[in-house]
Amino acid sequence: MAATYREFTGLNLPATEQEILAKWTEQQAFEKSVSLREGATPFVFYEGPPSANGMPGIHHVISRTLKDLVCRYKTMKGFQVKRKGGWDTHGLPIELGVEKELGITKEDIGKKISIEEYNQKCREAVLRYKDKWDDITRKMGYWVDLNDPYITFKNEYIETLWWLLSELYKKGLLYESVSIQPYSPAAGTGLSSHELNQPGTYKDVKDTSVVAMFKTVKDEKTGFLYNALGQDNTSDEVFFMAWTTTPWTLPSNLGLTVGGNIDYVLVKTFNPYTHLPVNVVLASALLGKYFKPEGENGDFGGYTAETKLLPWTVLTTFKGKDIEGASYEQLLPFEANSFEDSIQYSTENAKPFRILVDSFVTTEDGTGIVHTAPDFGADDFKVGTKYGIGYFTHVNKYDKREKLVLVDLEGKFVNGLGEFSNRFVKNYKDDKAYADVNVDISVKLKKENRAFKVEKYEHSYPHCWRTDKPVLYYPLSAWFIKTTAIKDRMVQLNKTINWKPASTGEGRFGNWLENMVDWNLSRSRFWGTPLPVWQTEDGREEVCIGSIEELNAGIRKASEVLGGDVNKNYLHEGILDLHKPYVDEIILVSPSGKPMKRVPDLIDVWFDSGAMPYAQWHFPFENKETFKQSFPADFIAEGVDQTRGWFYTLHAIACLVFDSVAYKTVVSNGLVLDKNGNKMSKRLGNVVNPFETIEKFGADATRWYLITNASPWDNLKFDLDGIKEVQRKFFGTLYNTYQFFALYANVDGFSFQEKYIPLEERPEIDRWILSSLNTLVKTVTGSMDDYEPTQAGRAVEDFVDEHLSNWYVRLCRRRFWKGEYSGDKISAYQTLYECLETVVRLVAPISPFFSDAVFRNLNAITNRFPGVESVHHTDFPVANEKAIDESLEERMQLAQDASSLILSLRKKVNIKVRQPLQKVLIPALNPKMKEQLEKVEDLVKAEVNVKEVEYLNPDNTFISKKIKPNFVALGKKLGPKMKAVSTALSQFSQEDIARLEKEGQYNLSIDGESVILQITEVEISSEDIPGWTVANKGSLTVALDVTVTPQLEAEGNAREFVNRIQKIRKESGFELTDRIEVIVTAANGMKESISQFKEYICAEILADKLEIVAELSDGIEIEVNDVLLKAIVSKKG
RNA sequence: AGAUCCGUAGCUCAGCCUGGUUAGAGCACUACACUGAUAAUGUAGGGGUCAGCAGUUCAAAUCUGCUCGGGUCUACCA
Repeated sequence: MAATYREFTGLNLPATEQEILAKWTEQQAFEKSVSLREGATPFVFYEGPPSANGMPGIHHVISRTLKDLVCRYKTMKGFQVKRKGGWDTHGLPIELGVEKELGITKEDIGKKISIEEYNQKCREAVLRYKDKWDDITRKMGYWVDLNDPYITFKNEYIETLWWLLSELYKKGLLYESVSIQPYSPAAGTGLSSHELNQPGTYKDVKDTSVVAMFKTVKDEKTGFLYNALGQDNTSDEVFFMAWTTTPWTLPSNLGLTVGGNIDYVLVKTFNPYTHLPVNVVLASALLGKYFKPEGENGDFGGYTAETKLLPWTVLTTFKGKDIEGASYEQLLPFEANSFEDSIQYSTENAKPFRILVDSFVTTEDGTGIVHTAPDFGADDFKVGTKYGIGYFTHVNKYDKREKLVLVDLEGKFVNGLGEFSNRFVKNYKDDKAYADVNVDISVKLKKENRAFKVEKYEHSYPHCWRTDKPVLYYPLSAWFIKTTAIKDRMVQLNKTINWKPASTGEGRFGNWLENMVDWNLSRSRFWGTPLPVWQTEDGREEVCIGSIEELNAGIRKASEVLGGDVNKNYLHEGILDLHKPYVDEIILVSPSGKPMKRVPDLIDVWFDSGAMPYAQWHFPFENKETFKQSFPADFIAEGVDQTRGWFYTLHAIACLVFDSVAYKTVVSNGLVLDKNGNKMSKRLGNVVNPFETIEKFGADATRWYLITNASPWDNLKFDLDGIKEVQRKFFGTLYNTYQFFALYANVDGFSFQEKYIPLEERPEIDRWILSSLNTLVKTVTGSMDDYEPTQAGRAVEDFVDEHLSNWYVRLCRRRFWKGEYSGDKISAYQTLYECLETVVRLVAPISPFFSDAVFRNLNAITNRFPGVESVHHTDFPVANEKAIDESLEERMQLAQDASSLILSLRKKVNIKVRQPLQKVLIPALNPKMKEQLEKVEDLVKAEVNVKEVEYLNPDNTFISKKIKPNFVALGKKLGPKMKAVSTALSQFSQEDIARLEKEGQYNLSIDGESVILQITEVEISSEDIPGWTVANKGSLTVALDVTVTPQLEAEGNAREFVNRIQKIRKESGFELTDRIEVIVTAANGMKESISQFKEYICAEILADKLEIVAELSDGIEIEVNDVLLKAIVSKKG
């Protein structure tokens, strides 16, 4: 006999995977999958670089499965898919990790440890877990090229970043400006949001809060307020009331912000402190906070200092937008914040002291009017910038380091603020004698009739996690990329990107683009890409370096021009490492001959990763051609949390520098949650270890589970039981189907040597499964092309389980072990083989191991793919349209439904399937249906063990029918009359239905109007057959003749007997082909049954002798339909 | 605070785009059956205010609005 198909010894996915992995390594399967496509159209994929300073988690497995399956699929579709790996190696997480490890803080860097040493530690830390990552990459079957990855800390990589930055600089898109950042005066440093999110930084504190009164200026905008004051008003002053918990910011006030659609009121009343008559403006929703209802329209004339109840009356109501642009007087004018000397000096054309409108205003607290100091609040800064009310921050073009913020970096007021000058705004020095300047400001306002309410207010406020002192939001200088300049273009290009799911692109990403702000690149850390900008001391001259060569030229030039020791360590070889501290030692020279130093900033690590399309190839310094062919990407995929991270930075840089998208399709996968829907975190201890999972259940089962359980973009509740189910149900079934095939193919020596039997010569069921298979290929291809792997996987699951295993194989079993090796049997083998071979190619992208194992086993014998080592080197199956026969698939569905119904009827009357029954009755509603049923009649009969099928013609009066409206058709036609018609139809008699069927239409009278019903507008189905047991599903009805005649009973006995003997054969461990001899005692009716069907029985059990005797002293006791027998079964020969 | 996704059986998910009258499947549970591949499978059973409210419509799980609950991102140094 020829070589045999390898049979598995059990379904052990992890073991199979080990074996396949070894083969892949040995045969360089991945490399070949790429090289075999040399010259083919490239499919460009970008690998988002992971940071290898942490352990890989299960959430990495899902996005990498997604990436891998798309790349494998595209390879099989004939593209060449190169996958260059990469590592993200800069950034705060790495630095914090190192700090923790060394037990130091940011301040210690440069003091306790040199920057050089520190960065060396970071460099060592970044690839700490690279081995683990390589390991998981291998074990999960992720094909990516890790031999030549891009690494973001490499000089070549950084050089490309510099080039990009210099391109931006040349276009005027890189600029220095001021932004409001959390700042700790006590520690003298800015804080990252990460630091601000440390536990315990937000504390409840009691601060002095004040409702300040800003006196309006009478002009066009405010005129209507003054007009509303009334004749009897004893005051002609109108005040805007604004509330703050940080009175120290009041001297810096430059605007008041209101909500455009919020209702405001002008209220006539008295100042509760000075008892002077005043008119104040606040949000109407907040009246209750300051005025008692009893005081409304109270006694104004009788009000004195002693009156407790404040009288008040609303003079007019208006919207916030009605006072947009209104002016008011500066609240606390001093020398240092005077308009002429300070504000205008700080900001050209500033227009301060106006009413602004913005959506962040609410009426939950305060007055509905927000005191706006652009220096000390991000929202304030934003709205202030929008309206151009100016800043105190002074960035002088020619002396940019001079700042004129009213509070200095130590947290104290500057000079020129009268009695508040040089006082700390909070007690930063732990001064025991500290007098709260906020209280003093409030007192001053009270005295000046400029405060309406002063009270202690408890709220949550961020504190510096190192000093425990409150944080200030403070303007600090930073470098920005002017992304807003090309916002429209970015929005426009985004519309050409295929987002999966689309909502992320339109919604989350689209909105993000709409509300884009300039990209703050600056980071004041140590381990990262340095900003390549050098400036002269006075800031008047600066240069942005775009390459190492340019820098080295600058180094030499500076040395020549400036002389002395300048750059002496870099003259010989140039710069060797583009990191701190080396770059900071470089002095360049300006055109006017002045020394220039590098600005201290590093850049956002997201720029590193967003620049990978260029930097991974060291473009434009090398690989120009390679770059051209691999930009933009056809496909990228990462977690949805990257939407505003990597997806954004890729898009931004591509738009800015190349006016192009960076990727054509992007799939954003959701999060992996634990089985209870909680985010996995080390703290909760619910993290799933991917190594253990893969070792235990196998990568294939894990991958299959991750992909088919939910759409990749939905969050996934990860549950190990789900993987077990996948293993058992999908892989178990596929495995069994293969084992079944191998078992018999080995017996018969089938190796696909015979010529391919044309479809038309194959039996109905073969043509059906092949039609189904080709439909499946179409479905899967469509889903995969649409980046819907979940649907692809589910479709295959359904096919393997319902069609292939539980219908085709089950119904065809006999064909494989009965009869000669010819004709029908070969057809069966060829059919099943084709199904298996096609299915493993379909699932190869998702479950690359098991599919390859089965493929290799099959191809080893048949060599249908000559010389092909792996399923991953084959082409993806292409549907054969000619094999698809919809009508065939439809009638097989009919057969399955009919069988299911008949089995259900058998169950109802408790007649087991081995007991043959005589007849089923099926009403055929139309000739087409009858024709369809007739073609599958034999299958149904065999499946449910019934001898004949009888059809009832539509015009019989035997069965009763039911009628219901075809809602889709009738709804459109009738509209509101639908209900009445529906009721009328439900009252139809059998005669009415018959008349409608006969005449094809029916005249109904609804509310006096006549409605003509067409036959096509109703659905008629059979309901019942009097005297028969019936069941129905949809339009299919079956009735079963449940009479068991003696003849049928005898046959049932015989079948039951066969079953018992087969069990004995199996238990005795006989081979499938062993011939046997049987001696049996049979009493009562059993003797007749057995002798009558002796021939049938012998054929079934492969017996050469079946002897019935009266007595047996030994033998196995068997029970056939409640009759006890004894039997001796012996192997012949 | 804003944006976005999600909410259907005890659990995991279909169905929603394109509205149609008994809302499905698998898992789990129970009983019976089938099996000369099966770790399967079939049949039957229990299990649902389709998160809630309002609207549009003859008709809403499906379309619209609001509310609630959960997740994520952003809110100026990942």
